[in-house]
Order: sequence, then C-alpha cells, then structure tokens
Amino acid sequence: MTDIFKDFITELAEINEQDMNRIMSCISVYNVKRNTIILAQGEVCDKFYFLEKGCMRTYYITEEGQEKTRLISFDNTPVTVLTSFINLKPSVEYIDALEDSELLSMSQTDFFRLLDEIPSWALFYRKILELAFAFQNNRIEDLVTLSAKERYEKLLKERPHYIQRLSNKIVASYLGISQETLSRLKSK
Amino acid sequence: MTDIFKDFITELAEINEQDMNRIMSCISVYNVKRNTIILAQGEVCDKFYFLEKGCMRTYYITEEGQEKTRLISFDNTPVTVLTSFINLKPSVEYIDALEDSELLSMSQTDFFRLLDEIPSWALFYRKILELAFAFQNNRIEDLVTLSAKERYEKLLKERPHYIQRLSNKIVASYLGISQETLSRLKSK
DNA sequence: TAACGATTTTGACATTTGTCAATGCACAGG
DNA sequence: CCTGTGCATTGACAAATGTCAAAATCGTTA
Repeated sequence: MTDIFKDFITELAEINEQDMNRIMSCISVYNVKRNTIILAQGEVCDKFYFLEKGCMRTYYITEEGQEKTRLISFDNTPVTVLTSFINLKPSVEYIDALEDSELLSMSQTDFFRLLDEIPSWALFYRKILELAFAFQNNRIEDLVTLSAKERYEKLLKERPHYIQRLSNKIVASYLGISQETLSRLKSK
Repeated sequence: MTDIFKDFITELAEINEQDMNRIMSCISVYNVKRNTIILAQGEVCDKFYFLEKGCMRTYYITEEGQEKTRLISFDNTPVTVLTSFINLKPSVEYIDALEDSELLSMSQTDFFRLLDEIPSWALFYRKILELAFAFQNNRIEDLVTLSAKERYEKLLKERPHYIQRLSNKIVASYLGISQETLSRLKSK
C-alpha cells in the first residue's frame, strides 16, 4: 500500500528498515474524491501529504477572484503548502483534487519530530527542499523569459500529460494566461 | 570581521562556540570591486558566499541576449547559485558585483562536510533552503498576479533601497520589464 | 575640464495578451 | 432521455507592454 512512498523516500535518502518502520508508523491513508478541497485558504497546512495516485492542484485566488494554479501534482509526488507547513501559518493557497486520489498523510508534529530522530529523514527533507527550490527556479525563468506561446509549447513538449489530463481552464491558469489565449494557441 | 556572518547564522540556528570555530575555520575573506564577475555562466558554483557589505546580482542571459536578473543581494545575505552548488552542475547564471563588496566564502566540499559533522549547520542550511523557497514562492506569485506597474509599486513600497541604490536597467531586469516601461512608470 | 560612453527619457508604432460577449458543446444528475 | 451548468471556442476590441530610434543627461576617465 505504502510501497510507492517507501520507494520515493529511498531514492532520495537511504533508510534502514527500523527507521522506515518508524516513519511508516506516522503515516495514515487518506482517499479523496475528485473536486474535494483538502486545504482551504486561511487554514493551516499541518499535514504532509504524499500523492500515490491521482491528481492534485495547489492554487490561490486573487483579489479579483481569479484562480492561479501554482502547482499540479500527479502520481508519486509530495503535496504540501510548504510556506504554511513550515511555520504553521495560515495558507494563502488551496489544495484540491482534480481526480479521485489516494494520499498518505503525516502530521506536521510527527514530520518535524522525525527530523530530529532520524538523520535520513532529515536528509530526505533537505532533498525535497532542494528539488522544490530548483523547480521554482525553473518556473521563474520560464515566466520571465518565455512568451505565453513558448510556455505552452514547452509544457506540451516536456509534460504532455498535463495537457492531456487537465482541462484548458486549469492548464491556462498554470501557465499564467487566460483561457481564451490558450484556446487560440492550441488551434494552431 | 566575520561577526556579521556569525550573527546571521545564530539567528537561524543555535550554535555552540566550538562548532562556530570549526565553521569559521572553513571561511575565507574575499573582497571584490564593482563590476567584477565572480561566477560566469557555465562555471560550477563551488563556493558558498556570504555578502557582508555591498551589493551583488545574480542574473542570466537569454538566447536573445537579454539580461534577466534573478536576485539582488544587499548587505548581510548569502549569495550562491544553489542549483549549481548543490549538484556541482554548471551554472546557468552569472554573479557579479554591483558595488564594491566584502564577501566571505566557503568551499562546497567544506560546506557539505559540515552538514554531516555539525547538526546545527545542517539546521542552518535547512533554514536557508526554506527561506529561499518562500522567497521564490513570493516571486512567482508577484509575476503571475501583478502587472508591471503593480510590481514596481510593490518594490518601491517594500524595498525602496532597491530603487535608490540600483540603476533603472537593473531594476527593470529584476522586475521582468523593459527599461523603457520602467522609465515611464517612474515618471507618474 | 573636456569628451566619450553609458544610461535615461521620450515618441511612434507594433505586438501580445486580456476582456467581454455570444455561441456551441459536453457531461452529470434527475 | 432531458436539461442545466460549466467549459471551450470565436470574434471584436482595448489595454499593457515591447521594440526601435533619437535626443538628453549623467558619470568617469584621460
């Protein structure tokens, strides 16, 4: 059941069986239906989630009421609003399920306790942070360097499943452009 | 001399004197003149720098030859191309000095060795990563949500020294807009 | 101090992208 | 099977921003 997560951890940090068991003792399973909001704006993200299967979205709503998608997560990825999780501050962002999804969860308290108890877990967290940083770095580069059209083409080339599995509305919001612009880009 | 750096570390992670001395034994001082490039595109960023005084810029050059500024660092901040530093991969980005600057530096090897030796140093690094992540998160939000004008006004309000100490060219490049647009925004 | 080079400003114009509105389409729930 | 709600498409237009070019200003160095 939780094997996918175990594999994911192991790829980032070697962990012995005892420690792994300790970690898994803090994990619970959490299944959600499509369109469920698992974290709303203003709530504290006090859980670390791992998405085993399905699709989740992290987004926020601007003052003008527009949805801006920060991140789309597919199978086999961590899902958390780090900025809220780290300091237990209210989250600006929502997390919802774009498809029926199978999640694991660990409480923030356990997560941080494990950091002190298990060096490999601390290494795991460090790697997560490094990857998250690199991802955002790329995101910024794309936003600053590429036009709407180029961003769409890059996504189509590098992550075609985004365009296949997601609605236009979501993809547009992820690319930072309007639905109409995306629709026009696609029809060329 | 290195007191500023010590204070900086201490604010993020408590460190006893012995560990601090160990850390400081890996530090060397590095002064650079305005306009010096301390890291060029294609080179590996194998040093962690800490800017005690002055101003440094992290930027890259697009295929069309445009400079895009990722980050401006003033007194009392770490300066490193993390994506290169972490994996010792060639850097996409340049680092140069916008003013005469006083830097400290630590080799990547020492930096990572200390992570294993000194838990507080590992905590320090974790905090740095968390802060860097939060900063980028913000940056993305601004780029996606705000217009050029709003981004300028926000910068003017929250970090007026950016506009005072930096040339228009640099500020524009940091905001992700053209010099001309910035010039027009300012004259209102 | 003079002169050069770089930066800034300004104008005219092109391009990209957003907004609004109307229509067509598709799917979920009764 | 019908129907309503949300999503996608298309057109017309507006707004924001970029590009190019010329003139003005500033700062540095010979």
